[in-house]
Amino acid sequence: MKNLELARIFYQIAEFIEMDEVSFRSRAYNKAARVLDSLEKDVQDIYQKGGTKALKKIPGIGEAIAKKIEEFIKTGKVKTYQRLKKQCPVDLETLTMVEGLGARKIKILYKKLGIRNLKDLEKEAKMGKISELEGFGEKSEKNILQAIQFVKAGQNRFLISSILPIVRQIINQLKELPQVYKISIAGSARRMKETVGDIDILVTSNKPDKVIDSFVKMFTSPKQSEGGPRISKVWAKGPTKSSVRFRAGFDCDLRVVKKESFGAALQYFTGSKDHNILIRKIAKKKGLKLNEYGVFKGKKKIAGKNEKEVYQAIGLPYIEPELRTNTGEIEAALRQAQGKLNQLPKLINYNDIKGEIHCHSNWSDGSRTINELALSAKKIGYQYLVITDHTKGLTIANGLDEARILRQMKEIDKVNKSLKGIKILKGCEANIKVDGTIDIKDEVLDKLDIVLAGVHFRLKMDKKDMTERIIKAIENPHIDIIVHPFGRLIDKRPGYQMDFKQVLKAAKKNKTVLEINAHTSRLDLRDINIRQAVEAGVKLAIGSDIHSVNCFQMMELGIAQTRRGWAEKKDILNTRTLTNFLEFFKDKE
DNA sequence: GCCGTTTTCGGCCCGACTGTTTTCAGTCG
Repeated sequence: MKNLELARIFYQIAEFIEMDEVSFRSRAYNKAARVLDSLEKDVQDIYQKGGTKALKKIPGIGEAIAKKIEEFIKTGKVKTYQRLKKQCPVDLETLTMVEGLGARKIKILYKKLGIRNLKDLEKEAKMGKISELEGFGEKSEKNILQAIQFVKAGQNRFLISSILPIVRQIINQLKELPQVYKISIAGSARRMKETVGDIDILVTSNKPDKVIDSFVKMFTSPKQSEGGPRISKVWAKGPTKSSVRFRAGFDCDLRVVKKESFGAALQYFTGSKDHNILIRKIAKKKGLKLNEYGVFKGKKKIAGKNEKEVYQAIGLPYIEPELRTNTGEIEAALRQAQGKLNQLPKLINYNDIKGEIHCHSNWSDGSRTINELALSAKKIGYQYLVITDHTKGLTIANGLDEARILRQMKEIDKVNKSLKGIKILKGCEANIKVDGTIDIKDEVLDKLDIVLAGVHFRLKMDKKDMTERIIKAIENPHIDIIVHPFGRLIDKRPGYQMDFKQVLKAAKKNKTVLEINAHTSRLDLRDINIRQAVEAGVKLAIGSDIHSVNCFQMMELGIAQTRRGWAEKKDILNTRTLTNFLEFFKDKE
């Protein structure tokens, strides 16, 4: 997949252009880079199937950039990029990460001081050379030195699961302020992206400066309890906006607006960038102006109080935050506005889940007893919980063999008798062996209510073999659900090679369900795959891959992922009541 | 450089904050 390599090159070309001119050329390269960054199809495939003509069909890619993509695929190089790099041989990717440094300043630093990378930058700043330059000063130099430390500390994206609890803490504390009226999280965290770079918080108040002041004081105060969120650096602090870094390593923007602008501001700060650009274009075409304060007709404000009103004012139905990625949701909204029904999905809700389908007890590698897990599930309000311990092929997880599965079934019967208000279902998470067969005998699988199966070893197979392996499991009448279908780990492991279209075909034909694994490090299926599955008519189920009682809360992430995949309640099996859930699998065998 | 229900030219989303300068460029989101 050459998409990301090309995206990196185009991002840098954009910066190089920016050094010399305020131009729309650099914007075009940025746009192309962003598009490639999130393009699900392999750009090389597209090229090989349809040449530059096909490339030009990708939004944001025209004649010139298509040629450069072609050049890269053919020669592994982009001459324009190499020429620019030669003229100004700096490590743009790292230097632009330094807060406050952009293309222009980086060029000055290179021309005047020969700074090429972070090391040079730190050296010159420490010697006081930077403050002597025109356009820089004492403060810039000090800020650069601090910013370098943050870049060195690395990490600029965080798992949504690790960020959300902290953000909720921050929001709860801000709510205590008497000047705060409304408050909401915005940005990619509101869209529930798998990973987020920074956090946006939006507040309404009549005394914005007071709120900003209190915010900064509140979280830098030594009184702020040990372990709670603490601000480690204030990047900016104005009358309505402040930008800070928390000790946990992420940046946070707080923005205060008047309540009549809350909707417009929330819409704006929720993004995504591409979604907003298109929305504003639509507004403009209608002779309106959309900014974070409202929708304006001339000087007259016609909307802004809430998001619904903002979308309405430009002629669109409300679009859920998780959908705002400019991947077809605006086109769907436009069609819906023209009277076509059900163009935007009616997304599954966060309270639609009726049971947990993926749960490990202390019989294998979980830490809790079946009874403890059942009590937790009941407390959430679930109607059922499927116990799905690992099986013998996974010795490292103390997997169960046939005899232990049978013993565990008896134990579950016992717990079921002692508990009211929740039903424990018997299951397992079996292993799909290299040849696609299962590591537990059919006659035992037959006795279980729900059988999950997944690939847990030999993850690196070629595409054809892995596809066959998984399809064989899908065709196995004893298998109900394929878990973590791609085996990916967020930002760590890309997931195995397989022909997902074939897999979907087989799943549909055999009525086999695919899991959306909600585990914080997995989130597998990905949103684009969920969308493909929904379109193919394949049923899905969200599983939290529970290993302890505090894992139940991961379901929220799974639902978010599911929403980003355009799935509705009807697509997700564990939104069904116990009876309907079991009914689905009955006629499978 | 891209794009087109103003289609081959002339637009391109829009505003806050900072630092260094005295009216604004650069950066960021």
